[in-house]
Amino acid sequence: MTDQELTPPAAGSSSTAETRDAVEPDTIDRGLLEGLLGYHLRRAEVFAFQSFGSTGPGHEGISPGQLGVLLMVQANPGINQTGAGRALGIDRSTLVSIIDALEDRELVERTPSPTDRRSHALIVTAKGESFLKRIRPRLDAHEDELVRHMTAAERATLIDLLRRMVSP
Amino acid sequence: MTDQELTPPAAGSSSTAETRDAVEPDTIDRGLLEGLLGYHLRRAEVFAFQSFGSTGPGHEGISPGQLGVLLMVQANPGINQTGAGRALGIDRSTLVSIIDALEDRELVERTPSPTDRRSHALIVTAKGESFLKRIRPRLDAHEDELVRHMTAAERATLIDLLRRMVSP
DNA sequence: TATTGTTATACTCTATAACTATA
DNA sequence: TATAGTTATAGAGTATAACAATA
Repeated sequence: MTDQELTPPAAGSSSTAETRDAVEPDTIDRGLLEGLLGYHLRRAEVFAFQSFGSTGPGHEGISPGQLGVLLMVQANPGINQTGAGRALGIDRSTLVSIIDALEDRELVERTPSPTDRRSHALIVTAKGESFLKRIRPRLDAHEDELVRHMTAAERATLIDLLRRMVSP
Repeated sequence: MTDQELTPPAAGSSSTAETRDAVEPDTIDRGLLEGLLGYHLRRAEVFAFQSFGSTGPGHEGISPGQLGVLLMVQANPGINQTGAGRALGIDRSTLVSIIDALEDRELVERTPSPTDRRSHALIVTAKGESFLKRIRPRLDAHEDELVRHMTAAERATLIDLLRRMVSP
């Protein structure tokens, strides 16, 4: 299976290629990279990140990580920081500055937990809710841009495969 | 299309949920996130990055970005920095420190271009070639880990969809 | 004028280790 | 003892703007 997976496609490997004076864009050989899932994943992520900043919600001064936390808190009002981090797959230390930024903009609030004085119950403020409503068109446009070359079925397949990659 | 794409799946939206004292892992609702391609893409990328460091070539002290450049130069001996950056989709300024690191380890060498004194002709050294041979099993293991829940056909589909996302 | 490589700077993202307060 | 939040630190990724040397 391994061998099959890592065999580069059509392009033709040039492991025996000689040094050229110049390599024109059209004659670029991606070699092993072309067959590496990790490589394509990274490129897609970079593309999505840039789309988020131009077409997407980044226009409103929010980062992907901040939006993720905001949506997570919206769906789970009263969740604490450790819980949100676990659900998002990120360390609780990473969340601190994200929530700091969201709280500075008054989109999220740290309220005292009624049951555990160590933790904060996170909630989306009214301002946060209207912010989410306002950026929704940009979020939609961003998602549309990512799938501009795919059918709805292909988009669903892609999400399914990505989810399986992460699942235990 | 937009509406369809962003409709969250089964789980059931809790936009009307009331604040809870605690939110247990099992009762987490990912809300809108569950249907966002950008979200799943980011999680998959984080997973792949961590797999690269544990199972994968990261064990040999190389980063994903460095390996990408190394493989690109291997496939295109004599390519210059701007060309490599363009092929990899990253800015030429970003490449400088990556190539610095590879050159420090003597895996890649900046040789003078015979045709343009502004540019460097990049080549993989003998040490670089043997390094690539040596890490190959780890690279294979890493790729295998990413697709551990997929068939070979699904893996090919995933790569195809990711490539289409990035393509113009 | 335009391009190559470089530097400085800045902004994402992520984590680990150690600390305080509380359970 | 263990957990929640925080801080300090570090390292991965990315880009833009400006400069010197060269085309």
